[in-house]
Amino acid sequence: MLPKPGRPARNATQMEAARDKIAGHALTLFRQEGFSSVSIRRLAKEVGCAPMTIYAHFEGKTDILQYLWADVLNEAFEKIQTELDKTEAPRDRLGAAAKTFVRYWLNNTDHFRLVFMSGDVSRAYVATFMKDPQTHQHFKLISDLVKAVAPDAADTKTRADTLVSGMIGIALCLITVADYPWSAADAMTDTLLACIAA
Amino acid sequence: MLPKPGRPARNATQMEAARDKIAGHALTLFRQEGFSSVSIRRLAKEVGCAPMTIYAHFEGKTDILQYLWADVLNEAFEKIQTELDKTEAPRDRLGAAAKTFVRYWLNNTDHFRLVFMSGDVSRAYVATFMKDPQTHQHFKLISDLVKAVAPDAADTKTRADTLVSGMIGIALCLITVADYPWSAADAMTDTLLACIAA
DNA sequence: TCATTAAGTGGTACGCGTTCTATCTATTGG
DNA sequence: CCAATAGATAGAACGCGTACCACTTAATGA
Repeated sequence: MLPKPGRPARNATQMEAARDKIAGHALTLFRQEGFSSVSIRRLAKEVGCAPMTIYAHFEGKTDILQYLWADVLNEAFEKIQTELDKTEAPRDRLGAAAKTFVRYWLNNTDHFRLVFMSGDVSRAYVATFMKDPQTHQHFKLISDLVKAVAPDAADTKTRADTLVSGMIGIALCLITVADYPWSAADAMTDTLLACIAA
Repeated sequence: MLPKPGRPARNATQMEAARDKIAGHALTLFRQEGFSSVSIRRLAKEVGCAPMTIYAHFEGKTDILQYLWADVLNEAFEKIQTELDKTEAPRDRLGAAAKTFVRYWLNNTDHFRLVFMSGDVSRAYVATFMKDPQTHQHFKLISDLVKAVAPDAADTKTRADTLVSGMIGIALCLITVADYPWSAADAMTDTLLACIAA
């Protein structure tokens, strides 16, 4: 009775392969033609399946887009690493990383929208995004930079979290509330850093 | 020749009246049934006009939603004022305001999405949002609280801007990247305040 | 009254996300 | 080969934002 008759369900490997294929094409489309080109119907055509098949692998469009988050973050942190390689002093390293991070979003507002503003984010997302080890690495990098500047502080995690969300907030405000005369991005980033590195 | 023949174009008053009517119904719908109920077709039915007529008064859906920003902000700052009325010490007042602000968004994620995550925010928005004097008042309130805590600082505006965008960033991260184990909202807000009030 | 001009209506159309149903196709145990 | 089961498909449907169109309805100066 345990081995039921009939076709067996997809195993985890097959599931992941199919999802990777779809998400991979989604990334290609996004890079080539921007955010708006990533539509279910279009994506299905590219990947060579029926639109509805995608819904067998993902819960919806937003669920697919989560798979692209890691790639966007990787790109941002590549730029950060490039800056870090030129810098020595802990405080300068933290400052360079922060400013590069903010500037990345301001220079790639499409990517920012993809990660932080894509549609229905009300429901709880399970660990597609954070299970990526590289993403953890990125967060750890920030945490390490913070720790290098304030080695004695007990609340390194809170500081790092505040820094990350603060930087994202600066980008968000500059992008969405564009008609308000915000202070310059670098100046706000510096002010933000002042508390993290105290 | 100057007074051309034919029906004259709507004057500014008429323009604004029509826009207010549409935006007013949009606000009602939004409050009663949430963000997703504010659709052009639905809105046109409520307001008693054809869907396309709305496009004669607004550039698109996002353009309408801007009109609701001020109302949402007013609601948030009402709550802040309630807290401020109970608090005396400048530093406590700033802290209460900041935490109330962040908590407001976390308790009203629909409102947060309405203001900061609604659709196409790539284009430059003209001064529908910021021309509201009450909104300016709100920003000034924050600025005043900052100044009360650090009266000698020359960069009050930068500090206030950083605080506002930082708080919004905290809310954004907690709302959108819900599966990451962020530090508690209050803890991050405190960390953020540490630099603003230094 | 009449030509002129702007405002608003109705319909059609495209592509979108998403859901549903009915129908194939593939893979298994018997 | 057969029955059973899961995967994938096509097709229709709903409501959405938005665009284009011909059309009607004001409101005006002459």
